[in-house]
Amino acid sequence: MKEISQNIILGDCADVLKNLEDNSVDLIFTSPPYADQRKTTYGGISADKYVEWFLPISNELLRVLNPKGTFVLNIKEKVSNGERHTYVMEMIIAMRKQGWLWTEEFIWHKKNSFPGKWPNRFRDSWERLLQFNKAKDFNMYQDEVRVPIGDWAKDRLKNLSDTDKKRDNAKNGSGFGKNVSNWVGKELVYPTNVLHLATECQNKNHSAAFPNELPEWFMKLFTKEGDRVLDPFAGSGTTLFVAQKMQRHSIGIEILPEYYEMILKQKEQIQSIPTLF
Amino acid sequence: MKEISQNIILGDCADVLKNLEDNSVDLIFTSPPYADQRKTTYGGISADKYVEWFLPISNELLRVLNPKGTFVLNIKEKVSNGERHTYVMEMIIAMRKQGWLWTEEFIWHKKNSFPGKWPNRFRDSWERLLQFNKAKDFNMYQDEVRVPIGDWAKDRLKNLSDTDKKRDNAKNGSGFGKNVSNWVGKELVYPTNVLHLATECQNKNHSAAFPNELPEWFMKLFTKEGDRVLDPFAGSGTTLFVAQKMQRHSIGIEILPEYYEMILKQKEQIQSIPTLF
DNA sequence: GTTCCGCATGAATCGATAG
DNA sequence: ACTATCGATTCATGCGGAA
Repeated sequence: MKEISQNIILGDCADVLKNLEDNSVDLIFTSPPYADQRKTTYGGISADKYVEWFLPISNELLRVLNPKGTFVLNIKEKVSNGERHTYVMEMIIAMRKQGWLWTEEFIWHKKNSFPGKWPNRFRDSWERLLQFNKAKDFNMYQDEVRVPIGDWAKDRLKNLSDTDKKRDNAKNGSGFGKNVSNWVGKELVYPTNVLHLATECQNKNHSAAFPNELPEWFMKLFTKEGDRVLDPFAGSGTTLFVAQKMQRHSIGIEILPEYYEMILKQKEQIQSIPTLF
Repeated sequence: MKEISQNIILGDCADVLKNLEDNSVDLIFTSPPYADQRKTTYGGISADKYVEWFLPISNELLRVLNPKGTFVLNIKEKVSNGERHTYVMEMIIAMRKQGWLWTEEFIWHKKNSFPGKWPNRFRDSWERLLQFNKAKDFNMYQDEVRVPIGDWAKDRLKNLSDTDKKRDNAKNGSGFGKNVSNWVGKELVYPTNVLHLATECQNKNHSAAFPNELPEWFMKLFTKEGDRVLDPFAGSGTTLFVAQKMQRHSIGIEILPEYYEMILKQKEQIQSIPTLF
């Protein structure tokens, strides 16, 4: 088994990031503290000052990211005064001015979203996963996240209709054999930019937890084994433990001692189980 | 049967809207031409000038909307130079400065998104449904869109995608109602802000940008019978015909004579079938 | 009447080629 | 260098007709 490093650093990422080398990270996956949320834990960045607070950090992230790397930001604006706040929109615009490319926005559909009822809105069951890059030719390993084809195929492609073969061939001409083989026994297809995952929060102490599947999916998609993953708002450490499991080096930064200790503790527990290594 | 008015006006909504009275509309549901799309039909508004083009229109919409009414805008930014363009973000920010409240963003998950494969992105299978209001105490009839327990869209979609069932019902125009009867006995719950619907591919002659279910859902949610619905970019007229079916008055504006004529023609056809009224 | 199969095609996007 | 056009890619669905 290869040696996979896992660094956990206590401190404010705005400071800590300055110690990291340029272009040294292949994927940044993080879920920063939401505005006005988690006041008891992170001290609650106010919605109106969110962009101002985040930009110096994103600037450092831009520096430490490998030119072929990707930054995935899990975020959702809160409701403020009956409206969705615009700080996420403003952040995207401001980050582009910093030099980031806003490549894509994935949707995380939370199947079991937070319960509740309000007179003027329904339950919020989705979050944004904003993909930023430094350059247009970033690494993307699409085959690693293919999914089973939809149920429609079972009925429709039962006897593999010759139609699709013909249509593919008509436009192509040269690649006869290949196109046919694409469809014969096809069971895996590429996913879309909508992810359906349940919110299964293992660490109930941490309010902003996301399921393991979320960082796992993006690590498969944007990194390979031995790459380096960074989470500047490590929280309960989900990103780091997923990285470990997937043989990616990881760096986590966490400002709160409680969470920092919690991550260290869980790390020890995992290491004490030999089968996990 | 009550008398339901349906006005279809040929012209540029930037002009035509000026003839409408203040506060005279209860719901605006529309899907404006997307940037650089449909160049052959619409003029093809460029992405960089989209906001500038839209703001005078949204300003008129603000004027004609009832203070308790809602404006639902179906839109999605295109990829430009390998990035998602920011005009939608900019539009939201600019519309708030006009006086709009950005109350919510619903997600329309399009199950059958456009096919294709690219080295740097997956297929885009969602669109935004931006909810804007004039005031915080807008009308919302949440009970009208309650759905059986579980993922409402899944159940609903299952029924809808059963083509044969639907086809039988489609002839009398009440296909949806019959499916609902299957749900009797199940417990009803409120939906979330994620909608799962497939795009109806074809109406033989022309394609509709969105399925009937989309305006139908928002009409149920934000209007009652006898209310007035406006679609300033009527296109193939989906919003108008749904309004008619649901006993809402409607006003449609369409700039292209071809579409205008098409709507008039379809209107006649519908009126010639007595069972639909 | 059901169920099954053939066929068409969609608010797309990239990269190469041409002016 | 910068812009316009064109071919290639690919999944889910509706409709029509056949078994």
